[in-house]
Amino acid sequence: MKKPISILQIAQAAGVSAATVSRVFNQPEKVRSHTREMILAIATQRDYQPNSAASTLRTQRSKILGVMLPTFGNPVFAECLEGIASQAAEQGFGVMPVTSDYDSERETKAINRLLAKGVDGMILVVRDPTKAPGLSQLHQQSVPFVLAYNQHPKYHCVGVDGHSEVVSVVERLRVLGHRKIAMVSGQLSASDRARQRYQGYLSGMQSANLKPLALIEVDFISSDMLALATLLKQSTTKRPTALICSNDLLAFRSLRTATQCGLSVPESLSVVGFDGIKIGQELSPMLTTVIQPNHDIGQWATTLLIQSISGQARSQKPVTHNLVCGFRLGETIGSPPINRSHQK
Amino acid sequence: MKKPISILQIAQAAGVSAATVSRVFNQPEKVRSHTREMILAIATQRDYQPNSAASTLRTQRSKILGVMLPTFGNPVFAECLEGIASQAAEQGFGVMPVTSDYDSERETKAINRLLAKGVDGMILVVRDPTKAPGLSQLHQQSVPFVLAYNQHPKYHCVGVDGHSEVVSVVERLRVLGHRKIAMVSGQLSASDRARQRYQGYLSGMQSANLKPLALIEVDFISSDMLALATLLKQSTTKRPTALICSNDLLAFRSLRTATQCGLSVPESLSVVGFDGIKIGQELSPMLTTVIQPNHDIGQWATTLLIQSISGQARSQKPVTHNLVCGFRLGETIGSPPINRSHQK
DNA sequence: GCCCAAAATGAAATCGTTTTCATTAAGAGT
DNA sequence: ACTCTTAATGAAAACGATTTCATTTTGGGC
Repeated sequence: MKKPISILQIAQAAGVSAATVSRVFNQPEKVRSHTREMILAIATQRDYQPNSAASTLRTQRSKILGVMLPTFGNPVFAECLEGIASQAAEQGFGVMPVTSDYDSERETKAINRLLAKGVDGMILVVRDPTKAPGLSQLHQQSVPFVLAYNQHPKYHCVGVDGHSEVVSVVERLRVLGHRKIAMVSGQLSASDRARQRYQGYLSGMQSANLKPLALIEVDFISSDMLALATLLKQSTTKRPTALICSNDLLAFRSLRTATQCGLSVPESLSVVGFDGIKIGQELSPMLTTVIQPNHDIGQWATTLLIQSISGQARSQKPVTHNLVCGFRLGETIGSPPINRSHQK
Repeated sequence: MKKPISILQIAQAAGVSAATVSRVFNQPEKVRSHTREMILAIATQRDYQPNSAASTLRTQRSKILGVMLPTFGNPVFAECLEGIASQAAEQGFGVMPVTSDYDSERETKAINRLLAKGVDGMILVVRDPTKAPGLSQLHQQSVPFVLAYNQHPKYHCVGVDGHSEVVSVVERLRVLGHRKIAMVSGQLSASDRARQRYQGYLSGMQSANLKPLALIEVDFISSDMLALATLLKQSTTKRPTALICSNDLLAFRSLRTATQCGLSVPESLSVVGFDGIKIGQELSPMLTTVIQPNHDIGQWATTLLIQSISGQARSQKPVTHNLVCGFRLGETIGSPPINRSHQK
């Protein structure tokens, strides 16, 4: 690692003081255009880069945003991170991401690691914003942060309204003729998003005048789809004709389970996902799903965070930003099968 | 952002000098256990965190690794990033990732952004290591870096031997009875990985005494699978009975194209992917594919990089580390269909 | 109790910027 | 040409740790 050039050398070469060189980069309007261009020329010629550590030390701003996500493996978060990174770069910030793997303890540690690295603020996706001890700690130390995909009245949030999105999915299915619509979800205790979507299912069923079926809760980490399989093996009259899955990964697993149970999709069973991960549209049948604007969520969260850092936030009050979802009318939903026993 | 405590306050509170406090954190063996514990107690009690900017400025080490990937959206790189991040965290490093979107120009810019942020070294996945101008620049400035998934004799590399992996895929297909095996790839010019895999295909076909078929090159960005579709619509005698896809995403698209052409997999057509992304095993049919150890690639690259940074590298000579791949015997390959015209 | 080598500690310089405050230069008005 | 206001510049003090070198302590051996 060769030692780079310092501001003094530039100053010397230009016959000015370090202060002036500094101003050229930070408040260019404060230095006469003539000298400015000359300094700039010298700086580019010797490709001078201001030392970020020194700058950080002096200004107490690292221009680095911490990001904590459950995992990069889920395309939802990967896309979100891409939105964050691009928006951050746009504004001269770097991004330092860490993963929590959906584990509360690791969340706390991860937050501390970010803090130790001196980030200016952070974007977080937590397991449960009401329980995460890290959040109130951040709040007390008045470290700016924004929650993504989470909901909490006291903190800045960017996400989607999972509740109403699921309500309209129920409505779509009802219009197709479905009556027995079930929901498949990971453990509700594991995420407030899952709870929100489930609530949406309940409301949706209620306002459609349908009786909600028991939640099919599967262990998200292991691929245990047993509960679903046994349900699907029941007779046509008893099993649901449509499944709303709390996320796309579950939807894929449900599709596979259905196939293994000998049910064809969408003829015998309709399946809807939630997330809209890209790969879903490359498959056959193409997954029908609610498309979350992950990239935009990342961008918004970043913008909000940077505002919050630079104190430009109009209000000190927490802002909640719910972006609208899209809908991919794939190939996994259709009219419910005609009930043979009923037909007889 | 409340102002955190400094080393002096700790020193003062403990009745020692700043130097001693510093030593407690950096060379604990150099301070008497009695004072050390007392200082440690005070430090934890007031939860003191050494200011990283100051430390970086003094030591000229940021303990941050830059990472440049084509995109986070491809699970291959997302998994790799996870490996990098976990290994880095393990050793007290942070990670700063950026994406290049497979664009040479953006690669150069991204590298410069990382440099400006003062990373200690970087892990890179580039489009073409022989052409990337950024690499020689890094080399000249003697910034430590490691290439991942790329191959280059003069630089540190961590990846897989795509060539021999594809050779054995060909062999597997041959054993199943396939003779007409084709390769589907993105533009060869776009990545040395694709070229390596294609070379593997050619060698594999040659040593299996089979005539290689023309490469089916599709535009990776747009979903244009037209070339493949026309090919598959030909008569059984003319079309290939097996496809080796240069990556899993292409394999998914190929599967869909096959379905749309009315071919069932694996009865009428076998398909093999390359990458082993997780979602492939959740689908029906489960994708048969070569599994790259993405997580390990990330970990190795990180370890190598950190060694290189701390000058512990035994040799200055570039190291190339090819990890072995796994194989997922999914549900997309089988014996080739019996040629009806031949049967007659 | 005393001496001495070794271990523990401290004082002060340093890393490279930014920024305040004082100073000097530049224009504008008469 | 001469103020006077305003703009441009510079000198020097932070920012908070690390590290060298000098200094003080410690403790073992006699």
